[in-house]
Amino acid sequence: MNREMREQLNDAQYEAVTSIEGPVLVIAGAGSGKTRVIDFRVRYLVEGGINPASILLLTFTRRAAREMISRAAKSDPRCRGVEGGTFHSFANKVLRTYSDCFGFPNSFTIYDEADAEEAIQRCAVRLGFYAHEKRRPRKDMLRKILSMALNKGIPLEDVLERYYPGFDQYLDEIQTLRQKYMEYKIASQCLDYDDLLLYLKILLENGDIRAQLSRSYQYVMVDEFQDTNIMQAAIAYHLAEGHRRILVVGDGAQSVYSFRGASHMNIMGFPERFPGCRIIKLEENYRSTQAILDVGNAVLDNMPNKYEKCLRAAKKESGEKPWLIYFKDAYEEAEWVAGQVKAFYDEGMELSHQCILFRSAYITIPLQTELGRRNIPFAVYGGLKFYETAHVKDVVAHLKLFENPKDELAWMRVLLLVPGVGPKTAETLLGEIAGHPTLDSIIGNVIERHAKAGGGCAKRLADLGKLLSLGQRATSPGEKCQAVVDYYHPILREKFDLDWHLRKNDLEAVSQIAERYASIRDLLVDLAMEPPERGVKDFHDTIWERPLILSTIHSAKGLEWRNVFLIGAVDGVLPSSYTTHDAEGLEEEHRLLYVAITRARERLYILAHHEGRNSGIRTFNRLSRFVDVANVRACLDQNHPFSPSGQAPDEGPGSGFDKKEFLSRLLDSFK
DNA sequence: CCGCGGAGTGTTTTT
DNA sequence: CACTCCGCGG
Repeated sequence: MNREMREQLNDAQYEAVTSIEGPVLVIAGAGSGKTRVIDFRVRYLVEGGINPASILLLTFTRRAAREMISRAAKSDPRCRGVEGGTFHSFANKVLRTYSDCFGFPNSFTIYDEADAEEAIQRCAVRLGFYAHEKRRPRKDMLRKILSMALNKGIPLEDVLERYYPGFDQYLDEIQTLRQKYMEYKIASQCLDYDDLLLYLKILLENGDIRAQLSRSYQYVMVDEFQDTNIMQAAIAYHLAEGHRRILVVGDGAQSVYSFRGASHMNIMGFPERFPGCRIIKLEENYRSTQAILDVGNAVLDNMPNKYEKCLRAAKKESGEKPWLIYFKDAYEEAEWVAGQVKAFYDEGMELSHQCILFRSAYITIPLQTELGRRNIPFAVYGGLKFYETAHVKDVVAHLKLFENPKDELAWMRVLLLVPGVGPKTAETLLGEIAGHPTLDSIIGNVIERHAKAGGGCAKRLADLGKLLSLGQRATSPGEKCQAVVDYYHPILREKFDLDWHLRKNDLEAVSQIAERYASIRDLLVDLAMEPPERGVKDFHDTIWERPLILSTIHSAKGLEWRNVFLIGAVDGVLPSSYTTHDAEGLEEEHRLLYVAITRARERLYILAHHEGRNSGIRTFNRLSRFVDVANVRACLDQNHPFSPSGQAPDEGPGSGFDKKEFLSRLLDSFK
């Protein structure tokens, strides 16, 4: 390592960068230079003559992987060749190569959550699950149950007992459903998100394949290890089992994905799994001012589970005390935030150096309106994805058929869009479709045959046949996509008579995006696993370039900004009212607040609004219980000169009253 | 058998 | 308030 690099690392970081032979566990507190460690380590390996393609960097988002690889590539272009991405995208890649092993063609398609729910619903209905009583777990619940059992690696029985008491009477039926759903996906040649991990894990349990893959990936690194689940850990362990060249980085205090089966036990268990591993702690914080860290430390102190405190500011100035401000309602809050962001901008701070954080996307609606009104460009990270909107899914369903004509769900969606075709006709057609191996034979023998037979939907079915056969032959993904969008146009107008032109823009965007891809397959994979963020608004009439980021705390993981505004620091939002009934869930919300605080480099604002609205009913919010604690308050400046009209939230009728909590207490009282 | 309209229900975080 | 489910009319 050259001297210049060495000087940019402290001793612990240096050790993490250069320990390349054995297993390494890096405990990296917030802002402790973890990204730098990975960046430098990649460079160190590549400069030491290691083949970049034999380095595997598994991160939480592909954005994070890209970021680290491109940093490393800046000083050494060979680093571009490093293999990096999420567990899911890595699994996708491997499974396409090895698809023969599990009897799939490499053209399989991927279900998103809504697809999975739909498929589960279809299976459940076929099994007669809803035949007798209607009030039974719904599709979303069923999917969550199946997913949790897999991701936590526990039997269904335990999931029902622990998380869904009351549903345990359905254990046998849900077990049958799980089997049926698995078979359904095999027949459709589709994998859901969980399958990507599951199939890869099973593949790796085979000695030969494990040996091949771990020969390909000689150096394994896993970022955000506290947010991996049992399946992901198993995959990483399998890959590294032979050579033991694995480095994992994590911080238990930042574990916020247990709803997805993540377990910080992976960190605790690592030293047992790899005896003799080196444990390195990065304790110096290079990101935030001491004043901000004080708040973070206070929050950490209040958690029932004690994490090792590793927040020591390396910065010399202690910085401005973070503010705690109450507003009357969400509109006043939004107005103030927008004004404040603009004021900082006018003083020379770029919009992209400021960020608005929140627990859930829906609370940003007033702010989005306000930013729009002031012509401040912004991009929203998290919340409803572009890809999940009905019209985009409609178009994508057609594209899926080009790739995988066995995807029954895609057929269903496509057929139901044809005017005159309803559930019954669609089912009949599906039955016939299943007997044909290729898209051409389906078009010829099913679609066109039915179109010729006449009936109300004949013409539209013929149109569909034409689209599918011509679209299939279109050369580029862009052309294919455009063909679908054109075909879909009249349907769009009928289906969304109010706002079809708005949605049309989205579809044009999909076509544009499609042009950048080499194949429909690549496009579909990216749409499912790295969906483009919902369109950054078009603001050509402004002078601003890089937009202000509005992000969920979850999506902000690993990122930092000079100014951070945490909005909606209110009970019921953070912590979310869904979690307030169990200690585990509450603690995760607590860590979420910690993550939000530690994103800030220079200034932090914790904002709350007094009046809320919950499904039209006016509620009175109380300050987040995690902030409303003496030691946290002591670190905050509560006398803001802007003096908004909001009163202290612990006054007023009905403050601290949580409708949901009340109802759950009411229900509990019957037990 | 399709599709429309009314009633009712439930509202997080992500690959 | 948006989405889903159910029942009725064409």
